[in-house]
Amino acid sequence: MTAPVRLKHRPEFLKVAATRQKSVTPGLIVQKRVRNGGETTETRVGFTVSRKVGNAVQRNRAKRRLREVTATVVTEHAKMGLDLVIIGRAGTLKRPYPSLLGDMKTALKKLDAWRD
RNA sequence: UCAGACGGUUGGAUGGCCGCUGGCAGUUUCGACUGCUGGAGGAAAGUCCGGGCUCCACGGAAACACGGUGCCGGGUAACACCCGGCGGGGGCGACCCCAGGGAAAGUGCCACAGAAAGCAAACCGCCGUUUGUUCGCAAGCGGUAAGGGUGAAAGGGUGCGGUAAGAGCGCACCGCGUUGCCGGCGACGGUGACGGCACGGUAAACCCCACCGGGAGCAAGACCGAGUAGGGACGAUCAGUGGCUUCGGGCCACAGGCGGGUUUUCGCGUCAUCGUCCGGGUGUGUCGCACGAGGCGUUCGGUAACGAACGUCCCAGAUGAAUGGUCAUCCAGUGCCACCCUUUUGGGGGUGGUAUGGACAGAACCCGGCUUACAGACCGUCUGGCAUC
Repeated sequence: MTAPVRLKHRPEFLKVAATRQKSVTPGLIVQKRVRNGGETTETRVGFTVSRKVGNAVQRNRAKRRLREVTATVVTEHAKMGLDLVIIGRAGTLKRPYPSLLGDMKTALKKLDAWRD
């Protein structure tokens, strides 16, 4: 289990959001964009946790939980060649960890990003 | 033992599984991998002061403007901070609080109420006198400021004497002012004499006085790279004076322009000047960047803040931003239920079960402070009350 390549720049995030393909679950929101590179390149992931979630401590904690969930689920079960943006919600902090894993799996399946 | 004051410490623990990042060592197919080791706070926060550091080429003096500070002495690199005092206010007390220079340099303001708000004045009164009188009193004139009333504040306060009634009119004490002496480095304190009291408040109103202060900030700034940076094009104006000269407008001097908020001056740097237009790396990496006014300990000096000497340690360094995620158990805490004990019986305590559940909060160049947030636990010193000996 290694962490996927990260999205780091604002234009990349905007491109993903522009596709309007997203899936909402109680613990998190996932946005998807199919990259022009094709099926062979690695899937990249970015995180967004806004100030609505809480102060700096709570935002960092939400981001860490999302990172952990992504490392286990996305690396194993996401299709290749995608850009994904994981958005934290207020529920990200309180939701039990197994449910959060389930949320991620559900979101990927809804977006047709799942592979076994 | 109860109530309280002040100061300090701490800010869940252990284990399993899986991770992130700095350093060192080794291996390497230069992608990385393995081992060892370090890895958030007392406020990392607010960004309110003071510095270091960096750039603006910018050093000294004076004046003005602007901003800040404001009892005294000390500490400090510095401060608006800290320590010790002084003065004033609060508390039985331990202690706590204070924007605490100048109101006889000048100007302004003092709402409402009140007769009157800064220069003395007199609404109801009080007293004397004249006139009238229905003998209750009324009006005029004069003397007062004790009493009433208004107000945040009404021209010293209390008491005695005094008087027609009163009044610093006289006296005593207190306050105030001037002044002498004594104590203290000083703020100031003590005490004596004189003055019958003049000088209301407000300077978080202008102002005056003393002292301090250039600006911007690590997105500072530097390096690398594809590519020159005092860049290029066009237009206008001006290319001054003197000297030297190898006759190239080359060199030197003077003048001039530009250069911290302004001016003057000394010094320094720089060089045609002005206007318009064009082009130029929102790039990643490296450095800055963590050995510092550094932490800890001992001794010495000091009431203390703090300082000195010696010893010892190396202690986060990310950049869409690491320092963790998850599970289990335990320890505090809290709610509910059951049982028991106690009696300040509306309370207090214990045992068991069950549920819940970790305060405020995340380094971003670095230090010294201030301010604000903070569940709970623990320690020390002191004060007042009760009980006991």
